[in-house]
Amino acid sequence: MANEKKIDCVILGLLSHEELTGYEIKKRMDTALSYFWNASYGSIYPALSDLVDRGLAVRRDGAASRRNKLIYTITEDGRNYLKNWLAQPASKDELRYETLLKLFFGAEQGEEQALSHIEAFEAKIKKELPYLLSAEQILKEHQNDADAHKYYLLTVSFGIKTYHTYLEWCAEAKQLLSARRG
Amino acid sequence: MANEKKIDCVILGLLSHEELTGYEIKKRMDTALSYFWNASYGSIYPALSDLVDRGLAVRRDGAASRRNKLIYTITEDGRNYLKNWLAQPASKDELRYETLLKLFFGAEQGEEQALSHIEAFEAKIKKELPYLLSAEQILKEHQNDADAHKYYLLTVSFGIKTYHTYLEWCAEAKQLLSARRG
DNA sequence: CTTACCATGTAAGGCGTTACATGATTCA
DNA sequence: TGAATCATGTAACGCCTTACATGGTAAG
Repeated sequence: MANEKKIDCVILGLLSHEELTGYEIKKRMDTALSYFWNASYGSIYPALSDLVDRGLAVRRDGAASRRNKLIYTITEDGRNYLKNWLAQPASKDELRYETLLKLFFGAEQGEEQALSHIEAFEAKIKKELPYLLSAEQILKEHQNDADAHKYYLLTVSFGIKTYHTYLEWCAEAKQLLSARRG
Repeated sequence: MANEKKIDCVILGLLSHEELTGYEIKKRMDTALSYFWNASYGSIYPALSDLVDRGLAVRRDGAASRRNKLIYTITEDGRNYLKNWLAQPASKDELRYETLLKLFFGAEQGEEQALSHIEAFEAKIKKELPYLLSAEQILKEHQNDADAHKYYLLTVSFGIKTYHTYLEWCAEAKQLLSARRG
């Protein structure tokens, strides 16, 4: 009761908006959720079967074509399960940045390498930021279409704000390291 | 060769500064590294034995007392292994915030609950921030004592900057949700 | 004398990824 | 006709946490 598996909750959360296939669930994760949550097919498909076994979702055949397509819908029990999980306080917010780890041990490697870790990090952020910005744009335009958009926007804003801060930090860090050289 | 286990690298990184016991390694993680990296005894102790088996660290008995105390020192092979890992680009920076996940599905729960998730997150950040600030203070005072301090300071600054941004976001998010009420 | 901290370790199990395996459909 | 994308699933394995199990030492 107390220890809901996160993967179940994420899937039910997505199904609470719309019925989806496993493939579509993966796509949602790779776009809307990827900033703060990820999952692979190897965890999604088994979780879906499990949700059906437990009566939290139902599976039906999307047999419009010969193509093998299974559509999942949340049940009332599923909705209750989700609501119960949402009512509990968030248990774990964790950040695991290998970049910071390598930087922490920078004395062992020297400034050149430390700089290149920062630059790689900066490049990655600069590459991802436009996706968040365009999501924000779209969400702001369709702000009143659905209540869910408001919450989606909140998480996107979180990402944009922190990414901007990351870039500021990169600039400062590079300066601090470069200043000591030569 | 390519896939170094992170736990090994973190331990070797800590041992590259000073010789330590498993218990002390855990303490370092819980303080200096906890913002971006964590590990439990259940992974630290087996990893230490493994490092010794592979000749990357040596264990000796800190037999000053009857107390059971094992001190680990990095070897030259260990240093090379660490350097090799540090030379490779960081492979994964990941953020997994359950708070954002619950917020994303906020439409299912309503504004009251969404607000309380934000408030809990805000409280947690406000509680942790002073530790980072005091670490920054100490590091700035001892800036020239050791080269390693500079890199430690860099990671602490990262934490402080992002935490400030989180708090800004909390204020905005609360406003956005509260404004719609009543 | 008891609480808190120092100190080490194991066993079971959870959670997840990667790689593999298969095949349909669509579009250029 | 070949590439990209849609679509589902399994098996092996990696990595880690939690809970357990044990005991020493210091300070009030």
